[in-house]
Amino acid sequence: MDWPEKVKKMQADWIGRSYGSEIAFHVEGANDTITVFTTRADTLFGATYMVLAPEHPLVPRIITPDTRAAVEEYVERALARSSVDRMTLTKEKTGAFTGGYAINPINGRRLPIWIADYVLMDYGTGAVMGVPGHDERDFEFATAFRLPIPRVIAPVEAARRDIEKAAAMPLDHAETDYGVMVNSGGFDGMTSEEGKKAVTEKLAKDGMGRFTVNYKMRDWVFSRQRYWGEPIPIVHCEKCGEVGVPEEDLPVMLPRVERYEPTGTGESPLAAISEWVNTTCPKCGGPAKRETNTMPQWAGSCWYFIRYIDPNNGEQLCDPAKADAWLPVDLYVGGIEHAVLHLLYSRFYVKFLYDIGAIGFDEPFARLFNQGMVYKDGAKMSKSKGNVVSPDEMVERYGADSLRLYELFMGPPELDSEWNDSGIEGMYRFLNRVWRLVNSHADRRVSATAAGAARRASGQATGGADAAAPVAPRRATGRASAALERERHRAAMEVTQRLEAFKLNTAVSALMSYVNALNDWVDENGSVDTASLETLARLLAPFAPHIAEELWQRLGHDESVFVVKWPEYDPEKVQEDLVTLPVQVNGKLRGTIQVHRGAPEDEVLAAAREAGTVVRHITGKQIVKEIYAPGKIVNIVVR
RNA sequence: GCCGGAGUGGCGGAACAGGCAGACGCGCACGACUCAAAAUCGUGUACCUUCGGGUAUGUGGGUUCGAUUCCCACCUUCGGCACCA
Repeated sequence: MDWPEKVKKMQADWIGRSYGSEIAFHVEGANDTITVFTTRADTLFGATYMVLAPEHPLVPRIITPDTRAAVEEYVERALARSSVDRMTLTKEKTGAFTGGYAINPINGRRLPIWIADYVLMDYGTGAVMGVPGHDERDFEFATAFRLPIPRVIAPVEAARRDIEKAAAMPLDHAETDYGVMVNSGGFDGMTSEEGKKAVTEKLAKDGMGRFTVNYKMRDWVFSRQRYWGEPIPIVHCEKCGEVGVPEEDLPVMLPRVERYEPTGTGESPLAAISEWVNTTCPKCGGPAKRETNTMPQWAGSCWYFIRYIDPNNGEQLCDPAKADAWLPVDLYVGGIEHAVLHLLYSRFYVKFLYDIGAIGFDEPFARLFNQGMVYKDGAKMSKSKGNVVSPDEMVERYGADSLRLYELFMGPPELDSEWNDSGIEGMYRFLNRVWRLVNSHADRRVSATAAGAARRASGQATGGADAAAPVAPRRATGRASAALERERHRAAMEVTQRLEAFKLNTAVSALMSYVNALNDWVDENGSVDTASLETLARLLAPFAPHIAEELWQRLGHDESVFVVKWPEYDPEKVQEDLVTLPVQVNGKLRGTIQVHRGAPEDEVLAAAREAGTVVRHITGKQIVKEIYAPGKIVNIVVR
């Protein structure tokens, strides 16, 4: 997938796959077991306590009469704090002792069971083993509540020198790096990697542990209480409960209604449409009600593009032949804000559809391009900040082409940029220049070699003010029109390359340079050939479609500029015979020389020694080295 | 704290693969046209200078004949994630 690394990483983090072990701890004096997830089974000997999330289901069964009040108060307070508060409030560790104990399955040690809100119910098992010596959070917790902090991992180097001494080294912070196991019974001397495996395997033999994989993915409510969304195909039957709508009755369609309004009861507007809601149970045929919640917007945004290529197919999702021709999407341009929701879930949908054989590809978008955001006054545009630029006003004043061109010209598309009102003025002026240039030469049917000669034939011009363009009577020579042809090839080359490289701002500047060159040409020669103008219209078309189409017609074409071929270019024709080379002395510019392409090195160097103020800077000095980078530069090193 | 992007004139930005820093545009100044203005067109526009030149791409080093570009360390700033065991 040709996607930005950043997006791939954000998705990987969002999924949060984590390889580790599940370890079971018996609760002392009960039949209960607390299971924890850990990526560091090698630190199991260092566990000095257990922590459950406040909402963990075992909490009420573990508390003892004398801890009940304190624990219940803590749970209440923790649950009252919303998840938002939990993040913004200080990370100071809080907790309460339940009064219960668990047994460490590897060494039989008694571990006090605490509850604390730094353990999250919806990740892993909602319970952790506290290993303060080798986990920062556990270290903070153990420090706050004066729990023991033993060392069970020693740094590799220290262990190699003297493992006894390394095992006895005190800990003043959590050492989270991998190392060598110490104070761990028969496992001493193993590396962390070996230990994770060995400890888990030992536990597995006793039925107390296993390898497992955990994900950060969480549940996400898929339903919305509104009319506008795909109905969820479930029927609620009094007798049978929730029953899926049979496949032959799919899809469930929204009812056509004049209006839909909130019910005021907190239910979806669909709940008030009785002829739709009331149905029969597909299983028992008795009275039943349809599910009235609908799907969120992103349910459809995940796969709509598959349907777009074959929207009227009544038999299947889409015709496989059409899918082969069109999909997956070649290029997807969108904002980074969709990195983990829309773009990730779209991938899930497509992988599912691939797995059930509905489509033949398993990634939706081959290439992803994230465009930046446009800021105004240093902030995202928003109504509440009052810094919104209305596109309608801009279109009204300058036209859609000017607005579009300015948005492209503002800066590299992948970066954020700052809106500047006067910037669009420049684009408007540019388009006006293009308009005048083409219109004052459009109906002259001038060929490149006869540009000057044909000028006189242009008696009747396009009408209006444009007709009065000043024309200097001079003849264009054959050599000069070769220069014009070069400009044309250069423009086609630069616009094409920059367009393909997505450097749209520089593609626009290449267009401007081309127009400047054509205007200069007109100033000197009085006219310009039709091919040059046609190239301009075609190159301009993707950037300023309206004006380009109009100009194309004025250049005498009946078909649209969008159906004609994109201008081709010959890189050879862009090359100039005479190139200007900078000449440096000790890396400092001292002059320039004009040389023929492919001139022999000694000739170039000889010319270089004469150029500009080079002479002054090399006389009386010893030339140590002369560097000639053909087509680029000459550098004379003196001492 | 971790991860990622960005620092270049008054402003937005350009510079292919290490080769004339500032393309293109905005702004500004002056000029042409005009009774005047607008529009348009032209010229100029990094900084300092004893007019020889010198200094400049966030800062400090390094590599190189030559660095905006490559390497090391740092500063600023904008995003994203944030107790994930």
